[in-house]
Amino acid sequence: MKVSELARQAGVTAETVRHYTREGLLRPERNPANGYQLFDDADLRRLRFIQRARTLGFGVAEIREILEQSDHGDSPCPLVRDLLARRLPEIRHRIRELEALAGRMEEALAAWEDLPDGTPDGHSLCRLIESFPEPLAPDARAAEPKETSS
Amino acid sequence: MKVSELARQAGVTAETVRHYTREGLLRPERNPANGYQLFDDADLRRLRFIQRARTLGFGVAEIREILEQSDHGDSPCPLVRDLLARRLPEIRHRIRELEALAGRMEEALAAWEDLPDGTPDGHSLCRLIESFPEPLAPDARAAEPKETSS
DNA sequence: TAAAACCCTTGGGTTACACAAAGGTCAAGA
DNA sequence: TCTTGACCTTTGTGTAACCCAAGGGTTTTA
Repeated sequence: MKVSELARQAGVTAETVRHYTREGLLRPERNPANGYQLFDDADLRRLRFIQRARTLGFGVAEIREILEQSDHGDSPCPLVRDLLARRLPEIRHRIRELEALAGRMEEALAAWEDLPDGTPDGHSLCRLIESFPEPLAPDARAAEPKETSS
Repeated sequence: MKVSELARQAGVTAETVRHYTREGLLRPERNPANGYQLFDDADLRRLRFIQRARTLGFGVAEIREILEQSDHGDSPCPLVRDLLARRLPEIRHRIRELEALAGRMEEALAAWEDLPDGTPDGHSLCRLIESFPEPLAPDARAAEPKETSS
């Protein structure tokens, strides 16, 4: 099958398929007559594996590693497990960040909801943002603020 | 103050400050003698606002809009509220995605944990990944699979 | 047979910075 | 005074995972 057909069956765009091919995750044959890429069912399964690995949080480079090791006859499992174990805490951390973010957003929206739209002092309202906790500055607050040093 | 000093007080890198400046979020004066950028306390407050807005999920382009409107004397609040309201569901969605991701990762790790490292058929173990639910393909499954058309 | 539909490659755009290079400037010590 | 070393400047490149447009062949279909 050709690019678009493979893409359709996997539910991705043809561009994505070409991208994976460029990145070496897929190695289609070529029709020598016209240079078209020719994929088979093994490629479709491979592409579906790639999709699942992507939803598991693997990057393209990592997936290439996994596939190469697998193609090479070695079991990629220890590699996969390591990657998984290393990525998981990062994901958990990212989730907490986003939850905090969503919380702050809701906080802000709730504060505004009580007020009419074009409230008198709109300017002061946006101080709400300014009143949010400062993103912790690793070492900035360590030194005493020597402000107005212009 | 100069770039590094401002950066230090806000807890970001000098590169970040230059980046914001390039993007028009900060407009420092210039020392005509040597071309150095000169920031004052207003810039520091502005930078801190930018940081908070970033933690609220705003992009640099959006913050520029907000600041420009504000500089222009208009209240950016309706804009801010709209942006917030539009972004929030996306964040929530992203959180759900990541939680599902983390869940799948833990599932996989747990399945492996019960097994010694270099288990007999490592290859079949990685079928775990293959057994994960297919990422839903928008319209792919709509048409009947016309496989083996190589 | 001609248009529609697909294929190819190349190159640029996206986000929010990080980093390196090449060169000017400045404070301080020898 | 000269020389470090620290800091400043701009410009250009890289990152991740694609998307999109252009320019130009090919295949399919009416």
